[in-house]
This record gives sequence, C-alpha cells and structure tokens, in this order.
Amino acid sequence: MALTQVIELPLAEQLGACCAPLTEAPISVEDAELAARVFKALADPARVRLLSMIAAGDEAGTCVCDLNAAVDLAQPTVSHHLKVLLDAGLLERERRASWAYYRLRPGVLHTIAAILGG
Amino acid sequence: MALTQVIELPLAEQLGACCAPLTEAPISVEDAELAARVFKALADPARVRLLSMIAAGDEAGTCVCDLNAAVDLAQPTVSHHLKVLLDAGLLERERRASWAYYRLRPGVLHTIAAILGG
DNA sequence: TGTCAATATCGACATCCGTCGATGTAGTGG
DNA sequence: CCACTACATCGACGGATGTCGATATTGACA
Repeated sequence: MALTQVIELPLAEQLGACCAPLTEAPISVEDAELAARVFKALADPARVRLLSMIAAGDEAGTCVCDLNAAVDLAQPTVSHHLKVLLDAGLLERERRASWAYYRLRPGVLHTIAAILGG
Repeated sequence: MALTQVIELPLAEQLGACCAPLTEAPISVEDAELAARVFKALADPARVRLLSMIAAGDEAGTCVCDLNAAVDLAQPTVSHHLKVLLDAGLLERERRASWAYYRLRPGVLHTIAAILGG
C-alpha cells in the first residue's frame, strides 16, 4: 500500500475549480470526464425528483423516511439513488437519532449552472 | 395507425417551458423524466467534449470532419454522439455541400442552467 | 451515370445501470 | 440482552448504452 493518501474532494467541488464554461473554450478530456460524472448523477428521473424534493425542502435536511413515502420505489432503490447523489457531491448526509437526513451541498447547483455558461 | 400526428418540440425547449427551478418546488414525475433525458445527453465525457468544442467554436457551426479529427473515437461513434445531442435538442444540424455542420441551439444551456436554480 | 468523399445507419458485442428481495447494521427503548 | 425501526449493502436480473466494423446514403463532380 502507498503511504500517501489521496484526499478526494467531492466531485461537484472539483468541477467548480476545474474549468471555464463550456462555451468559452473546448473542455479538456479530464475535465469532461469530471463533468460527465456529475451529469450522470442527474441523468435519472428518480434522482432528479429526489434532488428537487430535498432542494425545495427544509434547509436542515429531509428525512429518508419522507422520501421513501413520496416516491414509488422500493426502499433499497431510494437508498441507492441517494448514494449516487451523495457520491457525486450533490448532497450531504447527517444522522439524527435513527434517521438519516439529506440536504443540498451548498453552492453545487450554482457551480454546475456556471459550467453551462448560464 | 393513428391519424393524428404528435408534434414533438425539441426536448430542451420543453424543459424551458415546463417547470420552476429544482430548488423552488418538488418537480413533477413527468418533468423529472424530461429533465433526466436532457441530463442523460450530457452524461458522457465524449458528448460533453463535443458539445464544448461546438459551443466554443464558430457560431456558424462546426464541421463534423473537424470533430472527427479532434477526438479519439471512430467516425460512427462521433456520429452517434452528435445524434444523441441533436435528439436532446442541444444542437442544430445544417448541411453545406457534402459536409455537416453542428451548432448550439440558442439558449439551451441557459435553459438548463435555469432549471438548476443558477 | 459512375466514382469518390463525408456522414449516417445497422448489427453485434461488452459493459453499465436501475430495480428489487434478502440480508446486514446501527440506533432506540424496553 | 432483546426486539424493533430506519437505513444501507448485497446479489441477481433485465434492459439500456458506448463502441466499432461493415454498409448504406447523400452530395459533388467528372
């Protein structure tokens, strides 16, 4: 094993520091890979909806139990989608008592919008 | 066969007329489906790069021959990705002589950015 | 009409991804 | 310690997707 440890920034944060808007200059191969991984997290209707419910919900976070009740998917499926959004750096997770609360990682949506040249 | 014909607006244009930013209210199932289809088009590194090259290139359009030369993919693969971006309503195509030119559909990137609440 | 160049479509393949039931794990309260 | 609840992980299945070689199509030009 290597002695050094790779500190991975959240994907969506790397994206914020990586590159100019798509319209300004051709994106590099590496940065395109990064951007595509973030867009891939958004490339599913269930995830878009979950993200929107969390983004439009309480700033303190939305309980998974509420999300499970609100979408027509099995509990493991919801858990899977939340993990994808979490790994993409779009969400944060916090445990309170025996519940899990997810909330938007601040600024990420703006970061993604900025890449698009909005 | 039905006598009526469904006139399909470009995907990305439907998206512009469909819904508020994700942060404002939970998106509907139908609109989430729509948004996800657009994000799916962006969910591949090759497509992000092609889109960026076209977006940052000449406003009159970018020749497929230039795109073929610039990316390390077989010609049918490039053609396939361009079709995905076209079908998503992100690009426009124009034939000039025996060449095909693609350009950004005006406003689409801003539309997508707006959905994200940018 | 025939040939050539540019692009699109087709068919096949391997891989990835969404889904769910079954099971594991963590935290709560008796 | 045990039972219960909330959530995560695992394993498997079917369908979608990226890739390419072969082939079809389109347009230019003899």
